[in-house]
Amino acid sequence: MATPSTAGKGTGTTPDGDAPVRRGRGRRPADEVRRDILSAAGTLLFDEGMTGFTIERVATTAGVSKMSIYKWWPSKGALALDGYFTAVENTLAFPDTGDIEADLLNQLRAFVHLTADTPAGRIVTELIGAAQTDPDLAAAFREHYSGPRRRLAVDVLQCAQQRGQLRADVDPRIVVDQLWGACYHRLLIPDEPLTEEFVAGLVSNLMQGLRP
Amino acid sequence: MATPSTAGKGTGTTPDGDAPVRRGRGRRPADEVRRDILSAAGTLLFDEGMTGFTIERVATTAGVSKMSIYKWWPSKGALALDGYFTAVENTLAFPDTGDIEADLLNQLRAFVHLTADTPAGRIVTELIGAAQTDPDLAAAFREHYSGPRRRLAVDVLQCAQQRGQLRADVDPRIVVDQLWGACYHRLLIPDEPLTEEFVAGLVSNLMQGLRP
Amino acid sequence: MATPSTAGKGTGTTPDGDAPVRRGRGRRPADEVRRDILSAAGTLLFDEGMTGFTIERVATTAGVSKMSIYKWWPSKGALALDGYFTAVENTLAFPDTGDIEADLLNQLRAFVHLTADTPAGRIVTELIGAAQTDPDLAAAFREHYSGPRRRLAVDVLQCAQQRGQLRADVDPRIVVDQLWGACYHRLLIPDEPLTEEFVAGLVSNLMQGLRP
Amino acid sequence: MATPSTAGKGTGTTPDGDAPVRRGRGRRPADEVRRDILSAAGTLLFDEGMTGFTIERVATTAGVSKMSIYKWWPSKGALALDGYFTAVENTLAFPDTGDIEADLLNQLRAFVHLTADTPAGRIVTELIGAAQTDPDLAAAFREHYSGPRRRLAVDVLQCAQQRGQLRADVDPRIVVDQLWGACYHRLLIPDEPLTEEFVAGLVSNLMQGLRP
DNA sequence: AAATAAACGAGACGGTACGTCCTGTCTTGCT
DNA sequence: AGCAAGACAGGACGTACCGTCTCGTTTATTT
Repeated sequence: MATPSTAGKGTGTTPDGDAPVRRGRGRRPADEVRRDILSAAGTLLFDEGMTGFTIERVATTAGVSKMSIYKWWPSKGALALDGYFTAVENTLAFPDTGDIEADLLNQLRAFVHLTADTPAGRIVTELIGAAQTDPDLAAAFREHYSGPRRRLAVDVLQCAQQRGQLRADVDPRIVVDQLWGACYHRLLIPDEPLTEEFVAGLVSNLMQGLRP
Repeated sequence: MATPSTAGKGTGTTPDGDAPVRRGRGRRPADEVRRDILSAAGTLLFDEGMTGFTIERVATTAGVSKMSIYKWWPSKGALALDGYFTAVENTLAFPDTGDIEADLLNQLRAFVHLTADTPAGRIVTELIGAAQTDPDLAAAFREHYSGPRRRLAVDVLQCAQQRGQLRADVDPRIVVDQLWGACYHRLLIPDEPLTEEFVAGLVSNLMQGLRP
Repeated sequence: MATPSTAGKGTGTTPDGDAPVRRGRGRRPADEVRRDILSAAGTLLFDEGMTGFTIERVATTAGVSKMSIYKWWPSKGALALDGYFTAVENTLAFPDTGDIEADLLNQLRAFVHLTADTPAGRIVTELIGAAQTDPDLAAAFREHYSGPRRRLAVDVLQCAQQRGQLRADVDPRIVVDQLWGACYHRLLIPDEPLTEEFVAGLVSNLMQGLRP
Repeated sequence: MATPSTAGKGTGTTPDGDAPVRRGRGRRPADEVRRDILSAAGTLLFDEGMTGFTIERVATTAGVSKMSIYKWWPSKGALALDGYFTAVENTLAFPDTGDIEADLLNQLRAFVHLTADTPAGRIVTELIGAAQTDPDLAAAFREHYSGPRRRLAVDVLQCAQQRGQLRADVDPRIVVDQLWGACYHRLLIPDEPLTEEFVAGLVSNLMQGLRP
């Protein structure tokens, strides 16, 4: 299952018949190797989190040399992030129905669901945690994870702004921090739980303001 | 400066005149040991961050056995947090002048200053980062750092609420996430900078709402 | 037998009864560790020669950390030499019967026997080989192997010289090279075999001279 | 084609101007490749000895693929030996003047000079050392180095024997071990130095015998 | 005051992972 | 067709910490 493609190639020596897999030690197609690494990285990450996530173990379970990993990833955090993207289906959609309040609520509720019902939430917090001391992971995270998501939300907010649903002098980038930033806050420093009521309150507070 | 106290004690095993410190190996007062450990931990934490922060190095620079550290701290994260508290003067004040908007702004501006002009901001993000995979640190952080701070802010908000400066149906705990959580978001995932304009926008957005 | 001492302590978790050996990870008596290392090194050396002799494998089979080996031995060659001494009974006797020619012949025949009928000969050549690029091994070899053996032979030759059995102007150190050095030559560069006839010829040539 | 200058001494710095060596990847004349390899091997061997002598480094400095090396040499030792022969002018002469004692002394003195004043001695000991665990090197060494040299010496000794200068029942092969073998002994296991006095003693001891 | 118990520094211990290097095999792309 | 270039799996290297444990010393407490 790990390497179905090798069957087609044949590895040269013997079609099979007896030897188990017996991969030769020479060069392999680069993206076959990448695929094996990322698959192993994703599995290991979701099975054990960042604690048990080790370049050595990824190499072993992927049937890959450590060198091949160090060639392509600058740090174990960067590899873990790529493994995360491989493991999860990375939809990244933010539908704009015209009702900004409903759209925000839907999107935030989906986020709550993701963190509550899947291991993805814990993994992401561990990745953010590791990024604090791993500049390569931090850069990759901003470029491939947080950046695009932030941009998507900002776009939707700007559309709503142009439709006149939001005050013109509001900076949408700040709004993003007051919605998703608040959620990440509760994920990373769980003094309080991240619930549907919470995100409903987030939107309510922001939309109508706090003043009586 | 880091550990001037050792001079006073001296322990005087050998008058020497040559050897550097050379303390005897026998039992020492418990809190003298604790003090040395915390002092070394704080210094090391601020000098090198969590990357170079190692129980082994703390023990060496403190002139202390590793065992003495393991006796009192469950993990290196927990030790680092205590070292942080030792190194910074932990004022933790939230004056309530009666003008909630001005008070929030002041407090948030102080936070911005702290992260911009002192190493404390980076240290805290690294502690939060380490807490994602260190349950002992996470617990200690919530109990001694984030919990008290959150409580203080919630209290001030509740007072304002009782004074009628905030809507009665607003949950102050959520407001905290929309102010400080937004700030931590920008610290931990620096897609956007944490500035005075940003915190001004936070308060403005929340107080008057986003609707036109 | 290997760890009788652990019984007294109890290892904490389980009194015994079930767990196999379950050595704790803490400090062990230094010479117990040394003994395990040397035993494993000797066995590995005689089983596989210098080719398969690896610090990693010695550590694994000895149940010892690599650090413990690096602490005490400066190079893998030096460890191999100590392993050799542990594995072989290091008699090192050179009886002086008064008949120098017979004594030399006996000693050289024993050497031939050693190299022909035991693996010791091959091991020694590999050690000498490794010593060419391992200064630590070279020093240890001279100090603990070749030096003492050379001294012993020189002493016997000097005694014979004082008894008048050898010319007075002969340097016994050179004679040693012309007997044992010749043997090592055939061991290390086996163009010709090392046999009893050979060592007989060595003694004969030297004692009566080549001139007709 | 880009570097026809390699014919001279070695690739060196390349006058080129910018790119380091950067030859095209296409096919090249086989013995041009061999020449580059041997030149690089010899240089590397004399610069760093067997310790730094690596197939990888030879390939890199020769601007040659590793494959081309593995095609022609069975082991790095065998390559090193060929590199040695390329680097040194391999005279291999043993003039027979009719005075066997003088001839032996001259030849041995030349050997002493070679080991004392040139790096060749050290290199040869390292090659002999490596040969202890490298059968391909051992075979090549016997065939191309020690064998011919031994044969040459044996021939000269046999001539002297036929002239009646040596006892008829002496085996010249053994004499070789008692002269050159003794020298290699002092090279490989330097308990005692290899000097002119030493080789004079070798010849003297052997020719006139040890008995008073 | 002497004997005992507790805690200490020092640091070795078994382990795990690190990041680098080299081996010998194998693929790709240029010439 | 044959090479350079170099990626590949494997495995050893020597280092750094981890958390555990032993050793001999020194202080505090009990007798």
